[in-house]
This record gives sequence, C-alpha cells and structure tokens, in this order.
Amino acid sequence: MKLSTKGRYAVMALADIAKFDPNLPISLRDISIRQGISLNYLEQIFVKLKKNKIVISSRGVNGGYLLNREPGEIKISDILDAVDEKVKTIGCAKNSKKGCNGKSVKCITHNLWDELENYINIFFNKKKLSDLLNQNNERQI
Amino acid sequence: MKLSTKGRYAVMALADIAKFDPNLPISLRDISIRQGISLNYLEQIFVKLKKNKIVISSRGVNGGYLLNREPGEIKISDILDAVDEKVKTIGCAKNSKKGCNGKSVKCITHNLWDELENYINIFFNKKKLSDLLNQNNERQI
DNA sequence: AATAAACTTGACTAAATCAGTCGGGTATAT
DNA sequence: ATATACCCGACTGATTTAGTCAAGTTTATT
Repeated sequence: MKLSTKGRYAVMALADIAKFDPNLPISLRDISIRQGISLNYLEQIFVKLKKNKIVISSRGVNGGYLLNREPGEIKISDILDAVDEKVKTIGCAKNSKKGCNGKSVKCITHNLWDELENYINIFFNKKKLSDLLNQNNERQI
Repeated sequence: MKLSTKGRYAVMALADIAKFDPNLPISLRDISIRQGISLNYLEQIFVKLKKNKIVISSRGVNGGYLLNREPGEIKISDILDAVDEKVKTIGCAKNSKKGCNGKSVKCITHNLWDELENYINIFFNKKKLSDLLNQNNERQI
C-alpha cells in the first residue's frame, strides 16, 4: 500500500503556494523548479485542483494559481479527493448486496478494512494545509 | 492508495484457518474454495507466511497449514509484513542524508507522510487476528 | 508398495496503473 | 505584438498486480 505521487505532489505544490502572499499568483513554472516536479505533470494535477475549486487560476503574464480558501480551511482530504487519490482498502463494493468474493455475504475481513479506511480518513480530515507551514523543527524547501 | 489483494488474501486465509481446531491442518484447497481465492496464488502467499513463521506446514495427505501462534498473538502487521505489504507513504529514503527531491533537505510534506505511516502502523499493530473472529454483528464466510 | 493428496518452487504473462512526456492550443499583462 | 502562463488531450515506457502454468517432493492411507 503506498501513496501515489499525484496526491503527494498536489499537497507539496499547494503548500508551496501557501507560503507566499495570498494575493500573489504563483506560476507552475516556479513551483516546478522549487519542488522538483515536472511542469507538464503539475499542469495535469492543477486541472483537477481547479475543477474542485481548491485553486483559482489567472492567465497570462504574471499569472498563476491562488488558493481559493485560507490554508487553515483546506483539509488534506480535500486535496487528495480532488486529484482522485482515494483511500480504498477493499475491492468489494461498499453498499452492494453482493459480497466481497461474489458470494452473498461479507468476507471475514470486511470490517477490518472498513475500519482502516475510516481511520485513515479521520487523519486526512483533521489535517489542514496550514499544519504543514510553520513546522520549525527542521529546515524545509 | 489502496491495499493489494496479497495482504487481504493473507489475512482472509489465516482467519479461515483460525476458525478451526488449532491442531487440524487446513489445506489450501479448502481455503481456496471457501474464500474464493485461486489455489496457485494462495500457494505463493503461504510460502511467505511460512518463511516468516506465521504458519507451519505439514505435507502429504491430510496435510495443510497450522497457525504457529494463537490468533491473539498474531498481529495484522505481522501478516502484512510477511507478504511484503508495506505501508509506504513516501518515496524518499527514510534516513538518508539526501532529501526527498534529490535536494539536500526534507520536502515540506515529509513530516505529514511520516506521521501517516506511523498512524497506520499503530492500527495494524493493535489489531490481532483474533479480533476478526467472533464479530457477531453480521454473518460472514 | 502404490496412490493420491498436499505442499514446494520457479518461470511466465496479460492487464492495469503510474508517472510522466509531447504537442498543440488560448488568454492576457506589458 | 509578444512572451508568459494556463489549458487540454493523446500517447508511452516502466512497473506492479494478480494471477497462471508446469514440474516437482513429501507423506498418510490403503
């Protein structure tokens, strides 16, 4: 089980934006250079972030992206949802009548993975983008 | 982020074994039928479970696998570790001097993923195989 | 001793996902 | 005008997943 780069990059990029003046559009080009993420890949990610109203774009010279809400109002789960980074612990449909193995009842481990999913979602719901800033324990990019 | 079937099947299969007499070897063939998992695939999984001393095998007719410890003594994390289902939230090396982007310092989200990893591991360390049995809230296979 | 059940081992593979790249747009501040 | 920056869809190589396939070896039972 591992996180894909898409979700990770999305959080990194947004944290990068959050470090600057809220009214200053940050270009993907700058983020790309600072965070070491391919520009083209960032574009893909930001299409989704924009669609989900996490960011606002402004085009043209000196354009870039702005956060649509304050960092304290943006949950990590909002970001991961936006880029389709779902926490999925089981293959079986959540509310279907059919069971996990195509059989008619739940598999023995069903509740375990359900619990885990909830547990992880609690984590991402609690954490805000603002929590990543001002961590003065170690120097960061 | 999702769990692979290997880890899920391993837990399912062991829970299946745990439901029977601790001294009765359970054949993979039976587990395969009951849990709807390919026999050949189960074999692969059990090689690892055996190597990691989660189960003991007995060959020949009426052979099969036994749990090496009581279900209350087998952590879910033991099982997942055995089948190489690691919880890996970040790509960057954990203790290397080099940072996450090949740069020299930690990326801004590093602590977040580290926290998540610990958080999930706590879950798997707390849960025992025995916790899956006797859940009488719903009928199970 | 023969047999069949069951574990053991290694090689192989189709399909899916990941992590991007590429190439062309369109809008806008200067 | 023009360069900067967002916008968008198609494509691709590498890796992982979720197995299959084939050929063993061991051992309880008849």
